[in-house]
Amino acid sequence: MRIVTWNVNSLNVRLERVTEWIETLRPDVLCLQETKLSNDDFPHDAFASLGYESAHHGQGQWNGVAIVSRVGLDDVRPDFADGREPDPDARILWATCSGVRVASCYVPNGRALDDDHYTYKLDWLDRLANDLDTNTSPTDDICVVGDFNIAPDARDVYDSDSHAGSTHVSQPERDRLETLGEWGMADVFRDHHDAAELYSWWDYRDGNFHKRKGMRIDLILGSPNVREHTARVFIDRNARKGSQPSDHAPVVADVLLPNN
DNA sequence: ATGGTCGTTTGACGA
Repeated sequence: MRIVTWNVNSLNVRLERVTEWIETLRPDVLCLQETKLSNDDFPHDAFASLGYESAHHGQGQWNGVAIVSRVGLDDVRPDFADGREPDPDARILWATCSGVRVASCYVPNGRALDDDHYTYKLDWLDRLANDLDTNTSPTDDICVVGDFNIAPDARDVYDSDSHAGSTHVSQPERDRLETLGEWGMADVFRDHHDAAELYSWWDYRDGNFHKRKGMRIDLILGSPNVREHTARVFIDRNARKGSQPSDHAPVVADVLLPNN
């Protein structure tokens, strides 16, 4: 199963690039973030014509997450199921695809360490961990993927010094990733690549992509059995090139489970 | 040192 996460930064603007990319890379499961669409406006037909089912959890204007699959799309569920109030933002969508429980996540940015949005980010990550613990087991086949807005370690940012005191690198949010790891969900990219400066996001401003100034904040977290059967993981930098790219590149994992 | 570019939108704001 080829599973992909891609923050498309407006599916309206990006639809043609996304469908062309699908035809080239032929993912089995494509998780999208920042569709910036209402559910009524989601282009299910465009994906159906390529042979894919799709589910979307959107609110229009901001946020919005989707799962596009050609290997089944069952038990679709938006938001957290943790007994608390609904998340006011459309940031997480679950589905089961060929026996794998998949979550497409758009973790809050946080904005600044002294901003209320940062508190929301940490709480959101706690809710994700609680949702996993309540509704799944580490022995399940699980992929929690998306734009985490967290660079896991120093290799994942272009200039650690300039990021000091900022979101994306702070210890409390990295601790949340660590907690997910202790539960069983770990970054499959680091199972296959040790190198620094392999990024998935580059600011549009100041030619940062061409200067290779980015961050690796788009992650595929796999449960132990998924990690064991992941053959390769790569970031498709080419998708960041050309006209009207998203500021994020897709991250691709090939998970070769015995039964799918 | 500062600000730079996009996408939502037509005035700022979020990233």
